[in-house]
Amino acid sequence: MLQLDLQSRQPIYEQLIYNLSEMVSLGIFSAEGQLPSVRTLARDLGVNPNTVQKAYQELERRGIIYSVAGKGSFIAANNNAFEILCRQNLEKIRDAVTEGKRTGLSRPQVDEVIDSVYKEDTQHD
Amino acid sequence: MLQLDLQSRQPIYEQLIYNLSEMVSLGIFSAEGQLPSVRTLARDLGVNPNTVQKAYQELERRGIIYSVAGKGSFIAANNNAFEILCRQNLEKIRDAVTEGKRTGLSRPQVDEVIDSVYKEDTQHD
Amino acid sequence: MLQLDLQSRQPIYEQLIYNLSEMVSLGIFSAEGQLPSVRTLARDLGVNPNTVQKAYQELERRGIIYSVAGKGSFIAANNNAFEILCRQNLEKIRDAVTEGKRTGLSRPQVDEVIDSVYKEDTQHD
Amino acid sequence: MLQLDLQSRQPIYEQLIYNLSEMVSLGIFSAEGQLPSVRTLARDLGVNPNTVQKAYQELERRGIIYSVAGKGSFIAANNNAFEILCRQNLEKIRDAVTEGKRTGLSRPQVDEVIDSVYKEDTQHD
DNA sequence: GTGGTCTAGACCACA
DNA sequence: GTGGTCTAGACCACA
Repeated sequence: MLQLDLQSRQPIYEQLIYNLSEMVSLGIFSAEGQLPSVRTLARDLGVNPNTVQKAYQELERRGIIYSVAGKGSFIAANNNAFEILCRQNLEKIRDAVTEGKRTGLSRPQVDEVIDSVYKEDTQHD
Repeated sequence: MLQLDLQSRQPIYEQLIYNLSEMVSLGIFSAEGQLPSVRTLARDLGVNPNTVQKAYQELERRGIIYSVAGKGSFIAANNNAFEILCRQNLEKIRDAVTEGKRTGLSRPQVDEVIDSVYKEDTQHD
Repeated sequence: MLQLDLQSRQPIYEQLIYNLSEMVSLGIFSAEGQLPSVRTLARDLGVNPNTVQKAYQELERRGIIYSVAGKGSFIAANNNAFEILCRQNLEKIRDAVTEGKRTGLSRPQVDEVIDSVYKEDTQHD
Repeated sequence: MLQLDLQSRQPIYEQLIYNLSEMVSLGIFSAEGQLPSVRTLARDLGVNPNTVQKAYQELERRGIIYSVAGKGSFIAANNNAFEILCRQNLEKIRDAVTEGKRTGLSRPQVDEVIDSVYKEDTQHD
């Protein structure tokens, strides 16, 4: 489920933050809203517990999960993982399009890309 | 003209590569197609000459500029800076939209962003 | 009455010690001076009996309560819960004010805070 | 200058965050606003570079300093270290006094403590 | 068992 | 030289 690219220039812990945010946002994770323990996830992914710990702590700082020493890590009740994700993605799209426009991309060229992405969507569903 | 963000996570030499590519693509630079010397540009930008050198070398590798020892660096005659830039930007947009779609963005939400970007464009021109 | 913050960085057993001390100090608890049993309190609070046990042991060490095997835990006759609490709190205030002064807080700024706290007090009584 | 209590329950990196904030707030540090490098400070304090790194990163997140890979760490131009510190300290005082009041401290008792702290102040200046 | 902190030490890209 | 990431492994308090 959780895929890491160890060769990526993006640090592992950032990949973890993003992937876990997405999973929370999509409603994945057990009924009690508990995440795998730091050590368990580290073992499963083949990375060091410190790396998972770093990701969990940032997710806690963002209010998406909370951790209780001695008990475990849990999904925060009123987390806004979904909203954050949407906002971030819209931002990314805006930046990419703004940059593209600035360097000469026409509106139809951009639309063509959007079309092709959402056409894929239809086929998959 | 050439703006660097010294505090950015993106390395300075990469910012240089991108900015210079863009300037070549947009037809900026003197009539003879000569770029500022490594030392001049480094001084003007307040960065290390090694950093500018690294950017020039990469631009030469991409066939966008060429350097003549003792004379300077020049824009390559049939460089494809514009094509590379367009391709890269379309790629970036596709990636951002694909990711956005995957995490729940609807087509109208995406279109709204595109609209707002190209509306700005119209006003500025 | 007894409020725990399960997500707090302060250990639950410390919160228990503090809260129970305060309740003893304020004269709360049944006429015979008996505390709820370890198991009862643990169940009511939804925490591990070991945690309550740890708190009771520390309170006994401080001479605030005493336990009789097979009978239960009771408030000590000449306990100094009130004095301990007062001393601790004055200490805390002194530390906070000393630190504040050291980093630039003026006397009027401090007084303003004190005023606001004791004004609340008046209104509530 | 920078004193750590290695036995304290407060983690080293938190002590570092607090102490460095205070030093920034008080205008300590060289004219160029550069902090000691992660490794230098770690060596001087006898702690691991990772621990200093963690403190620096949190200070960067708070907008008090910024770090540039390859160059060093610097005090942020419009940092609000002083304001943050004042707010935090007033908060601490308020909490302590509120708690004290709730458990029976009278206004005169509190004032006496404040007096004694600010009398010290006068003598020292 | 759990999360949290810390050390020792490595490697990386960058300036 | 600089900051940033990561591993391996230890120890802690707590539940």
